[in-house]
Amino acid sequence: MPAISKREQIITEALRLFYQNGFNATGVDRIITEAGVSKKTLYNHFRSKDELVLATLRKRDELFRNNLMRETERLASTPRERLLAVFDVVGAWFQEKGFSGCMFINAAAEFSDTADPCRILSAEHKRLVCDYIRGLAEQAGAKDPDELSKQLNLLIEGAIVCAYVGADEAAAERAKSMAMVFLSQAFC
Amino acid sequence: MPAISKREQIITEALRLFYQNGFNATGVDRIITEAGVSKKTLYNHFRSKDELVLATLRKRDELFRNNLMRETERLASTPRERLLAVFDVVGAWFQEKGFSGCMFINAAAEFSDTADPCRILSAEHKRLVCDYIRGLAEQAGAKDPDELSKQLNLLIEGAIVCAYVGADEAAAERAKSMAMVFLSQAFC
DNA sequence: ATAAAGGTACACCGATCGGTTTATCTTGTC
DNA sequence: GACAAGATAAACCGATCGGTGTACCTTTAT
Repeated sequence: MPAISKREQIITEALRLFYQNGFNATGVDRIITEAGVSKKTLYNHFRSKDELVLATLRKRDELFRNNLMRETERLASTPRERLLAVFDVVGAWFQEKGFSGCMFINAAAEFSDTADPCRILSAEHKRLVCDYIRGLAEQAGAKDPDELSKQLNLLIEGAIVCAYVGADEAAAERAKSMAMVFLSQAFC
Repeated sequence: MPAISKREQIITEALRLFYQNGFNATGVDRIITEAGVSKKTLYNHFRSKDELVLATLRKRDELFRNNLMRETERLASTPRERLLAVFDVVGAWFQEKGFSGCMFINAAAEFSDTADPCRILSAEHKRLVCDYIRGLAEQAGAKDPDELSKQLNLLIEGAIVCAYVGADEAAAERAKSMAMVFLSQAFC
């Protein structure tokens, strides 16, 4: 049993390639070459490319939300401050070298069938991020934590699109200042 | 010369297919079959599939913004009311049968190279929509029309993602009520 | 020592990809 | 009636797609 399993190697490399170059544009031959495994090994761990795509999206969800929570809690100590710190975390994400937008928005763009497992997982990811924010809003004692979390979530999505498609460097900062308005609203 | 040129037939059908099923997932064979033209004819009008993709995006930008402006101006008569009516127009768009998100966000998801003509055109489209809103803000006499337009634009992008990826039916309505806050702010 | 598990390399499969070629047919215009 | 323009269907191209089969090689547990 190797230190990192073949399965993890494949997922890690597929994640990078799918995120950077898209799902349909990335062939399995490219994945096995860059992961340094044989095709047989890939199909030994995953029934099909579709299943591999799903596995990478699950991994991405895990990594993304863990990082979001860790960084948010590192940057601020009170729940209310953390509701704003979220925007600093996504702002730092936008500045990352390989930033290619939100992988789940990208997945929704490529998999047009609403019933596709990838689409269901993407919607689930968005729900989980929103859930985290709602948790912070509850801890902060917001009047309507559910509504506040949905408002802040909408601002985050907007910032992602403005930053990625519109190449707007100020998107995260703008979303943050917009969030302040709803934050002060939510605490009278 | 036919009533509708072959070129327009191809663009119309390609637009539908690219929007519904994605760019990489739609082959030229499918396009010519559904457009009812020969492959020779397609390549007589377009040098490559890439060029056809660009032509469909240009068409989409034209159709989308024309519809946005027409409907916005139909729904409200004063510039300030129109700044809000924009959200009703996008809300109606979300309800359309074939709604598949924003074609330019989808294009940005599939074409990862920032220098790709499709990416440049997508950024341009977003800029032009924002420009229209800024024009309304100027007419309405907003204090800072540029900032207001960027705020409202961010809300629109957020609503699109929440509606498409998150399947949030209330996204447009929420974005509209959020917009009201910044509108009242912009007029002291 | 050996057998099972899991790895590798590589040939191979039919289907589809974007794109070209050829040969034929229709359609105005002069 | 002749001719050029532009259309058609269909064969064809090499490359790549997702996925399988075969034969060999390591590792590890019994």
